[in-house]
Amino acid sequence: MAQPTIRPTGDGAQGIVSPATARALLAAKGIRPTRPRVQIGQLLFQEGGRHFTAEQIYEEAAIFRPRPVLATIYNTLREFAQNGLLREVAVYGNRIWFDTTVGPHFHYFMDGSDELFDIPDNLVPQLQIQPPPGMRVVGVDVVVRLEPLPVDQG
Amino acid sequence: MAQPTIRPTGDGAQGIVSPATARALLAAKGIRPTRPRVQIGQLLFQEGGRHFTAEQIYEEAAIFRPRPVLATIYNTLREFAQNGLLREVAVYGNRIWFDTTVGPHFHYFMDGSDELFDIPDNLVPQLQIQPPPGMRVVGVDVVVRLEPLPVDQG
DNA sequence: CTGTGTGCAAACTCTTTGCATAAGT
DNA sequence: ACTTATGCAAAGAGTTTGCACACAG
Repeated sequence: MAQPTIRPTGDGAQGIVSPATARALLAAKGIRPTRPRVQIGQLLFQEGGRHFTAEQIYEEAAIFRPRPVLATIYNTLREFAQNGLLREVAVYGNRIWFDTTVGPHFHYFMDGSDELFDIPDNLVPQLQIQPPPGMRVVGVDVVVRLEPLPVDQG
Repeated sequence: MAQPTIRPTGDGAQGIVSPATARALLAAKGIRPTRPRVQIGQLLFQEGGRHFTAEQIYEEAAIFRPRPVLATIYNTLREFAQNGLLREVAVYGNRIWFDTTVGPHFHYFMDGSDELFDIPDNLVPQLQIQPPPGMRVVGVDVVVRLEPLPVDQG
């Protein structure tokens, strides 16, 4: 009995988006469609959204002939985030996670296996948190840290 | 007109707790009260709770005669967290933040100035998020990222 | 005494940066 | 052409680890 709604986002590079699609997204933000940016965009902007680190994208970028260097992946992801194409997610540990879904939603984080995925919207309430005076809310991150239950012990 | 409830936790090393108090907390968790652990405990377990990184504690530990080394601070904080004396907080960037308040509560994080502080409980709803099947919830982190509002512009 | 923790230094991981070359408009 | 981005390599921040000595029980 598979659970249908546990992982609503398609994680992993199941399919690659066309260069044209990636270019269109960059154009919409006024970002120059250079080769590495288009390639990275092809990997990122898949149906349903993705969660990833720079290293993961670097691995996946191996499918491209001249493959972008890791430093370029970092720079590109940072730039995409600044332009609202990505969202940086606050997680534990010392790695930067990104998410192509920029709208408000929450995350599960699997402690041991380093996996990040969306919490289905119907499981979480609307959070409306007011900032202290003189401040504005840049973003809200909700991370639910998970651990597998022990399987034995009938 | 100062806002009374913005920063409910006392952050910063206003006062140091007695060695005896620190020892008692360690004893309650069955942790050997070695010199560095007691010293670090004296810095951490102040009234109202604290938020900090390893580096911050290292700086404050300069008040002790033989001051614990940074590596020991890291090891100790990690051990304290494993024993439930501290809680690790999920924030952006690549530093590990700790919090002496281990119960459920949420955080503001000031983007530019690297400050982490509690959101007053009355500002946030109770979050009751159910885990996917086969998983258990280890912890829930809510981080509201803040930015100062521009001050000019009458 | 015996085992565990600490100090020190080095290693490691992740991320950023500087600079010459290459590519985009 | 002119500007901006990329590749490469090196540096930088934060954290962890290995090992000999020191300390707690």
